[in-house]
Amino acid sequence: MSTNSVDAGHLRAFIERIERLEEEKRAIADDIKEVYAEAKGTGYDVKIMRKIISLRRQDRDKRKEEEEILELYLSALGEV
Amino acid sequence: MSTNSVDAGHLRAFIERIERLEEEKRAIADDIKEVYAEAKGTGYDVKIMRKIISLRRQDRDKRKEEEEILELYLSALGEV
Amino acid sequence: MSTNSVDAGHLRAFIERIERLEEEKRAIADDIKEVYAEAKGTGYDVKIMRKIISLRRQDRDKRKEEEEILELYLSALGEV
Amino acid sequence: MSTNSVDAGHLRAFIERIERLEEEKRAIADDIKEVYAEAKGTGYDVKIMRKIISLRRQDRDKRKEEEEILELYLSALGEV
DNA sequence: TCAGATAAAATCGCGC
DNA sequence: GCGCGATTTTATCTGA
Repeated sequence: MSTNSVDAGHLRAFIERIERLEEEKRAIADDIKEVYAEAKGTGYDVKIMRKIISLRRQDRDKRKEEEEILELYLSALGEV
Repeated sequence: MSTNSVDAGHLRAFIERIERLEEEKRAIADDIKEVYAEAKGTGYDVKIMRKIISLRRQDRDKRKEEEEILELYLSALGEV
Repeated sequence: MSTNSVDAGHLRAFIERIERLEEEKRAIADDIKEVYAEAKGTGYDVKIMRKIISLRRQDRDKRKEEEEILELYLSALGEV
Repeated sequence: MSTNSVDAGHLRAFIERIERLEEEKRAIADDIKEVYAEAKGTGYDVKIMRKIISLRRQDRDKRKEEEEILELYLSALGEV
C-alpha cells in the first residue's frame, strides 16, 4: 500500500518532468517559427532557407559519419 | 555588392540562429528520452506513460478549444 | 523478361487502384465543401461549425484512447 | 423560439452530414493505406510508388491547365 | 489574390 | 525490421 503510493508519486514526478521538457521543446519550436517569420518579413524565401538548413545538416551528418568510420578503421588497425 | 553581402550576412545570421535553436531542441528531445529510459529502469511501462501523457495533452487541448469556441459563440451573439 | 512485364503490370494495377481511390477521396472532400457552403448560405457560421465538429471528433478520439489505456492497464496487471 | 429550435435541428443535420462524409473520407484513406501495404508486401517500394503517383498527378494537372489556357485562347479569338 | 490558419501527407525515430 | 506515434513539410482553405 505504502509502496504503491510512493510509486504513484514517483510516476507522477517522471510524467511532470517529461511534460515540462515537452513544454520547453514546444517553446523552442515556436521560437524557430518566429525566426522564419522574421526572415520572411525581411524578404527571404522560407522554403529556400529550409533547404539550406537541411543541406547543411546533411553535410554535418555526413562528416560525422566519415569521422566515425575513420575511428573504426584506426581502432581496427590498432588491434592488428 | 555591398547590399548583397549585407543581405547574405543577414541570411546567414538567421540560419545560424535557427540551427542553434534546433540544436537546443534536439538536446531537449534527448533529455526526454533519458527520462523515459530512467522511468523504464525503475520499472514503469513506457507505453503506458506515453498514453497517460497523450491523454493529459488531449485534455489541455480540448479545454483550450472549448474556450475558443466559447469566444466564438460570444462574439457571434454580439453581432446579433 | 516475362517476369518484369508481369511485375510492371502489377505495379500499374496498384497505382491505378490508388489513383481511383484518391479521386473518390477528392470527390468527398468536394462534397464536404459544398455542405459547408450550403450551411453558410442558410446563415450558419462555418468557423463555429468547424469548431463543433472538431470538439466532437476530439471526444471520440479521447474516448478511444481511454479504452486503449484501460486495455494497457489490464494487460499490465495481468503480467504481475 | 420555434425558429431557434428549427435552426438547431438544421445545424445538427448539417453537422451530421459532414461527419458522415468525413467518416467516408477516412475510410477511403484507410483503403489507400491498405493498398500501399499490399504493394509493399509484394515487394514494391512505397516511396517510389508515391513519387510515381505524384508525378502522374502533376502531369494531369499540367495537361488540364494547358487545356484551360487553350480554351481561353480560343474564346478570346472568338471574341475578336 | 494573398497571408494566415487548418488539415493532410510524408518523413523520421522510437519501442517492440 | 516493422508498426506506430510524433514531427515536419506540403497542400488546402478561408477571410481580409
